[in-house]
Amino acid sequence: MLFSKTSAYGIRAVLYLSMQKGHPFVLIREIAENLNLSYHFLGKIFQNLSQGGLITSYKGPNGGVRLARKPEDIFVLDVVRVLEGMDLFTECVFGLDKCSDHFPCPLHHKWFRIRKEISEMMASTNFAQLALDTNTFDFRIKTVSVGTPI
Amino acid sequence: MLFSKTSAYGIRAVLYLSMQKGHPFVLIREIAENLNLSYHFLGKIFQNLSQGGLITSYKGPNGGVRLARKPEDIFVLDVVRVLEGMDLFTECVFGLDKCSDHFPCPLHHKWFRIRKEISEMMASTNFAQLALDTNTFDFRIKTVSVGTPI
DNA sequence: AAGTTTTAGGACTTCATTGTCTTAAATGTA
DNA sequence: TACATTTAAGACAATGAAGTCCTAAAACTT
Repeated sequence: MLFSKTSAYGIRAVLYLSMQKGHPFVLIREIAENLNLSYHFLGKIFQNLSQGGLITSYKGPNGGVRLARKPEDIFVLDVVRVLEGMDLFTECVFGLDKCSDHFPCPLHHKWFRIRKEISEMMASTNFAQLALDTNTFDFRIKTVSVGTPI
Repeated sequence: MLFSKTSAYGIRAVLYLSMQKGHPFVLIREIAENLNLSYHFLGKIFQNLSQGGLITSYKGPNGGVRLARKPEDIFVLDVVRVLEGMDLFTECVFGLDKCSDHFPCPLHHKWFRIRKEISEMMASTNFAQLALDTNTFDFRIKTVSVGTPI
């Protein structure tokens, strides 16, 4: 899996917020239930997203979290940067400190090309686009029955 | 880092064997020292490479490990397949079981394209090529002094 | 002011990966 | 046969990521 769980959950959560009509504060508990994630763990992720300036939070009744800006202006890369930093995009495939453009390891150039595509993909994909592609997709892991009980 | 440490070490070790003249049995201890890796951990990795048919091992004096076939016929993907399986190349970016070509998550298609490039890169890079690019690169993490002591 | 709701923050647990250690098995040598 | 050398294999320990829990702080309600 390309992302850490933290990033995967964070992206899914930001996507959830991106799909709200208007931009109301949404309960972290609601998001956790709908995405079938641990409430406490997601709370921690939102702490970081909030410190990173991607979402705004509000305590107390009618509080919750919401996007700090429009979905069009938040990119997948923003979430990844806040939640795991940019090491993923600068580190050697082998994890070697001394590998660099100037002194490349044997996979350096090939990996550089692919890594660039990954970061360009993330930098060019905003949450408004993602939200469009999400309408047909149920992000919950456990599928819930929606039929009328007999 | 794209690879797990296990895969990174495995690739470096196979590369080390690929750079030998002839195809002698080489001590795991020697490889571990030259690549600055844990001997025991590398031993375990070689167990798997051996079970996976990529290298041949021989016990006792003058024993060690060597490639099971020519470097030209071993590809990076072979090592990764043996050491971590192919999950990396089939799994959803978000880790969602139900995501599939037929029922794609919102990043499915973009990630599919990149994942394909990664696997094609690994499937087309053999260890003879890598060895050529390694002649100028010192794979040891700690650099050792090679000057004549005064 | 007292109590409720909600996020914030820190301490703690669990789990998978990474790394270490010890013993067993295979092979060679004297 | 006894002993040395080397990989094989399994048990164990350390680390870091993932996940849980509890208390504090902020905001609202009465």
